[in-house]
Amino acid sequence: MHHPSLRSPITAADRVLLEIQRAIVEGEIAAGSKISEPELAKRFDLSRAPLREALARLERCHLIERIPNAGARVVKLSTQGLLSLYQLRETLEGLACRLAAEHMADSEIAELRALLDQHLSTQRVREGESYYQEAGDLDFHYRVILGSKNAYLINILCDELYYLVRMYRVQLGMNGPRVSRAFDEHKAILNAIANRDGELADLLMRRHIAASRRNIEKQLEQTGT
Amino acid sequence: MHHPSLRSPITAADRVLLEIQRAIVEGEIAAGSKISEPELAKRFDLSRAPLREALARLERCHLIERIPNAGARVVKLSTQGLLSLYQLRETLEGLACRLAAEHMADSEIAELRALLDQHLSTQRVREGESYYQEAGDLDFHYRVILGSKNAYLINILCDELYYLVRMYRVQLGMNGPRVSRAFDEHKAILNAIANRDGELADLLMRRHIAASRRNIEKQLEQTGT
DNA sequence: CACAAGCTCATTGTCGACAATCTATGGGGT
DNA sequence: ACCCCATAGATTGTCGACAATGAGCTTGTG
Repeated sequence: MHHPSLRSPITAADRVLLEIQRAIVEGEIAAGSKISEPELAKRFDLSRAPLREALARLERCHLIERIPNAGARVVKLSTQGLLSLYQLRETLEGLACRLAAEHMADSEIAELRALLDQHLSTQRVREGESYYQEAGDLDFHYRVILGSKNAYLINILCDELYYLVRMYRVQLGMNGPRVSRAFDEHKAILNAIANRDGELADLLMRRHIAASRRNIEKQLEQTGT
Repeated sequence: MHHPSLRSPITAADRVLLEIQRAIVEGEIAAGSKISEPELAKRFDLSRAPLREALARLERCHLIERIPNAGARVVKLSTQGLLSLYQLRETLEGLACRLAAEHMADSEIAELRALLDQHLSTQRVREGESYYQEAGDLDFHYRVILGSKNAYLINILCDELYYLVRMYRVQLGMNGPRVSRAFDEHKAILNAIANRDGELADLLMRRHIAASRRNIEKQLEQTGT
């Protein structure tokens, strides 16, 4: 999954999974719409067997909801869902931070610092673009999570909640002025991890995510329910 | 899943899933052993299609690990895995407790109190049996988790980690003298929830699970690696 | 005219067979 | 004797078709 070495062979189900994931996250397949197996099978030109495998994994990452003998629907975004999701993220990524402060190798911390420096320059060049929020922010969080070295935690955050977070961000059109502040917060978190201060890293990450949640909630109010 | 109303139609994949889950949790299918699709299909007298559906869900609750084109293996229990699992549980069930203190209805709290009273009498009757640990303890935790009213949290704890926790307990032969102490801890947690003291409920639940973890770790040392 | 029952049809669940890939055994080379 | 490679077997991935179940419409009735 997230481990590059494992899961080397790429199957047809894998390919169509990535395609559909992208389509749902970016709203190409509308939120709340019904998923038709025969239609998708025709669209991607394959049998229903690998398609169903892909649907099972989509359900796993909460992008669709299936009801036996009745079919699957793309999830609907809601304020309630957003709140629940970020409640979880605050706690889980806080834990990840604390564990990362304990378990990350010095070399990994150095790489993470290099990543932030790179983001800084990139961000300055393309000020105002959503690049940072899209890839950079998630990449930072991604690495911290991997640094926790807890397989279950990694699986939940990177494989099961990650795509849903992206879906909320993308479909609510995240960009805005939080970019530079988020960068400073990342830097503070990294320093706490480098100082092996797990408690502080935990606290800072929770605040960081809480701030991100308030930012998205604001967008959600403006857009409508 | 956990919501009784939804998922009413029971399919063949559901049945075989429950069977295999039980077999793995109870060690009837040995930990670390290879899963053969043709063999299981013959054993349960059905096609490989519903069987693969069941395997996908088994992977979801971490009872098996699949590698493309190579097959599936039952997970191996390990001290590392136990530690990771309980680290997560401490944090997640702590959160669940805090949310339960905020969101549980008075009626639900009353039912939970009744459940504990019932456990007390049952425990006295069959002193020393593993009933309490098996069903009672998990039932208490189960209700608190549902009381959090956070769908993602409920899904992770009840559908994805629940069976693995049971597997560790069963295969390490949990019974022992922790039963009565665990009961008192449950009572304290319930009181905190009833007082709407989320912070205390969180703390007590974390301690409760930490104590449970140490108890299991002790068993694991005695048994061998 | 509103509502319920029955039917038609589409969709999902399941099946058996074929193709692609991996594992294991045996032969050849150094 | 050891190691590498090729071949044989078995297992997984994929396919198309059939059976079972749910959804929507038509029809009949109060």
